[in-house]
Amino acid sequence: MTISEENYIKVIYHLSLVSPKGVNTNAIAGMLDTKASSVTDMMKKLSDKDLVSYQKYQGVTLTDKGLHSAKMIVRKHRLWEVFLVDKLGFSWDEVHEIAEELEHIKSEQLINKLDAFLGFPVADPHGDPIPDAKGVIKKIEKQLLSEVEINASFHCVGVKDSSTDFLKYLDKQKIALGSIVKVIDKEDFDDTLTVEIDGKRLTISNKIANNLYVQ
Amino acid sequence: MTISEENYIKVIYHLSLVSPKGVNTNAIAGMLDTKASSVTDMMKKLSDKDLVSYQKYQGVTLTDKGLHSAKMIVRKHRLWEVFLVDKLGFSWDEVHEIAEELEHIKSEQLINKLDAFLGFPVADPHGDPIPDAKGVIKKIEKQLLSEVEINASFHCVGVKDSSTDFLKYLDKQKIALGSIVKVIDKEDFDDTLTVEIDGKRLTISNKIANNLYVQ
DNA sequence: ATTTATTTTTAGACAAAACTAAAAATAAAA
DNA sequence: TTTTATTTTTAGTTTTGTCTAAAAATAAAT
Repeated sequence: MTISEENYIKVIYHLSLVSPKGVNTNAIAGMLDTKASSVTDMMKKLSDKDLVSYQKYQGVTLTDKGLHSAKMIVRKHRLWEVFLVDKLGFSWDEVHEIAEELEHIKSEQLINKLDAFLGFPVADPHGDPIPDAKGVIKKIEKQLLSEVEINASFHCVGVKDSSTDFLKYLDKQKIALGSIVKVIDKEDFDDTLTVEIDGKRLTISNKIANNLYVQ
Repeated sequence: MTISEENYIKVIYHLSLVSPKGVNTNAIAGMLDTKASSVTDMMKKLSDKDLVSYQKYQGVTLTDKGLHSAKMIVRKHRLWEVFLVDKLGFSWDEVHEIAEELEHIKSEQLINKLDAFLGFPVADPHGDPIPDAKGVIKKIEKQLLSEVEINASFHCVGVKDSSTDFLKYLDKQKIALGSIVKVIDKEDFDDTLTVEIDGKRLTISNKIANNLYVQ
């Protein structure tokens, strides 16, 4: 599998989670910053390799083989992110790009040894689950902070949006995975929340609350 | 710089150490397992990018820019090898191939953080020196075991040949970097050595002694 | 149920990095 | 110093992954 093929498989995997009936050409092109015609070409190749099932104009889905490949790529990406943050001291907004490269390193032995070295983590620095060596993904129970009842306490377990801007905002507000969040009040008009995070009172917009997972 | 370009630069660097006046096309082709014509094509490209100085039929040398790039690739390769052995528990005969991939990961910040994480090692698992962030290579004093006086003690600091076969032989004989080697006797006829390694008496062919560095 | 708009696919072209086969330059040998 | 052998380069293809522009299929709107 080439790097390009792996990138397509990965993108189809992520899009499948939202549209499991079939991923359309334009969506893939958008994610990969390429043209629809290039996607069509690649779908033929991936179909020949039995990684996707594809019929003209009908969108694509991953085959079992494709799904497994996708999970292994995601596994590598997320394990490398853990390594970068936990061992090398990168911050969580810096690791995605580097992991995009590292995820294409081939050795299976490498990734399993890395997994062990990191202590078999179940989630990456953004709270996303890490598939195990067999591709099994342990589901992480979580709710959006925007959908949680008032006056209860949770801890922060992940982010939905992992853009640099959002992560830097969280850093600025000293919100990290593991932080204790208590919802004090919710404004009816615009759903702005008043919360207490690690003891500190804070006002949070609905957009923020809608991108923060708690448990 | 593409992966292919980096591989050419690296090979030219290694060949330059042996033939500093200019590296010939066929030698490069041999190392990269490609054809001379492909090498010629690439030399033009690298020359346009001011990474090598190249004139038809006269061989190539690295420019300052090319030399620096080469050292950075070697730096990455060797630091990743240290990581694989020291942190992930690979044996020294398993790491070359994986490091061949890892050496092409782009981030400079990554490699400097990795360097710090590993404690700024000066040599890789085979005893080869690791260029620092500026490209400076600390020369490691060493002699071949085959060229050393009798009845003196040394410690093993590196291998000249790092092929799997040789490394596995060393493992079998329990010879590792750091082992204490004392030359007891040398056979005049075929230069076979009788040595004591970490206290154990051993007979070693000239070929072996000729690929083991001591200090 | 047509027409219009959007999406997707085809067809043909291009750049990168490789190849083969033939030509040219250099080196070695007679 | 010619001749022969070797090395290197050129010229022309191939493959991979991309592109543009045009055609075809599907979806949306009148």
